[in-house]
Amino acid sequence: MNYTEFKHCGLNVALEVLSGKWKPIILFHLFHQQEIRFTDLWRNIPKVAKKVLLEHLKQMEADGLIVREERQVFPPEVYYRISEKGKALGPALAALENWANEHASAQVQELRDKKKVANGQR
Amino acid sequence: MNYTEFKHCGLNVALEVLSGKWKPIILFHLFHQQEIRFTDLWRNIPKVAKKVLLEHLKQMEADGLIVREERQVFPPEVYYRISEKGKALGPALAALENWANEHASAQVQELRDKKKVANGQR
DNA sequence: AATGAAGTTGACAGAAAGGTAACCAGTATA
DNA sequence: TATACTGGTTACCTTTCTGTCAACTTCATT
Repeated sequence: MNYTEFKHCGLNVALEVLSGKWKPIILFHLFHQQEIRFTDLWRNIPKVAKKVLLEHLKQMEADGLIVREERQVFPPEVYYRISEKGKALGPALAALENWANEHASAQVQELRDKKKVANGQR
Repeated sequence: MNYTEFKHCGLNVALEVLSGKWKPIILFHLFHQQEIRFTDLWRNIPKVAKKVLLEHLKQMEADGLIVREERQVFPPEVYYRISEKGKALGPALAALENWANEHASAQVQELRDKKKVANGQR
C-alpha cells in the first residue's frame, strides 16, 4: 500500500469543513465580494432560512474559513469576508469544480435544472 | 464579480458525490489497492454496518467513481475498483488533503484522536 | 439436511440536518 | 402610534442519514 495520492485523514477534515447544504454558495459569494452584509448574503441566496444561514456562517467562522466583523452602529451591521485560510482553499475548490465540469457534466446539468425549477418562490 | 476562482455549481456536484461518512475511507482504500473484495473492504473499515457500506458503494458506482465487478464463481466474488473518473479526482483530493494539513492541522489531530478512541470495539 | 460465503433486503430506531414562524432590541421614519 | 430595518434567538417540526439486527438467496461442500 503506498500513500502517493492522498492520506484521507485530512481529506476527512476538509470535507467536514465543506459539508453543509449552503457552504459552497456562501464561499462562492465571499470569494467574489471581499465583504458582504448578512442580510445581503441572505437575500442573494434564495431559499435559505435565516437560521440555517446563520448556523452555516457560525460553523465556517469557527472553522476559520471566514471572518465576521460587527460594526457597532444602530441598525447593526455585520460583515462577513473570507479569511486567509479560506482563500487557501481556492485551488482545491477550483480543482473540484474542474473535475465536475470535465467528468460529471451531466450531473452538473441536472443540478442547474433543479435550480431553475427551484426559482419562482420567495 | 469575477469568476476567477471557482464557479460553485460543479463544486456542489463534486461535494455531493464525496459526501457520505465513509466515502473518503473507501476512496482511500480503492486508491491504494486497485481492487478489493467487498468483505475485505468491510473488514478494513472499522465500525461500518454492511448495509451502509453497500449503500455508499452503490452510490459511488452510480456516480461513476468506482466499478463493481461480479465474478460468477460459486462463493460469489465481488470486486470494487476505482474508475477513470474516480482516479481523476486524485489531484483535487490531494489538494484538499494538503489544505487540511497546512491550514487545519489542529482539526486533523482532533480527528485522529477521535479515531483512536473509537477503536477498541468490534 | 446443515453449513458457509458474499451479498441483498426490510423493519426499525436514533441522530443530525434543514426548515418555519414568531419574537427581541434599538433606532428611524411615516 | 405604527411600522420597518438588522442580526439574532427560540421553540418546534420534518426529512434525511446512519446504524443495528435479522432474514434470505444461491451454489458447493460436509
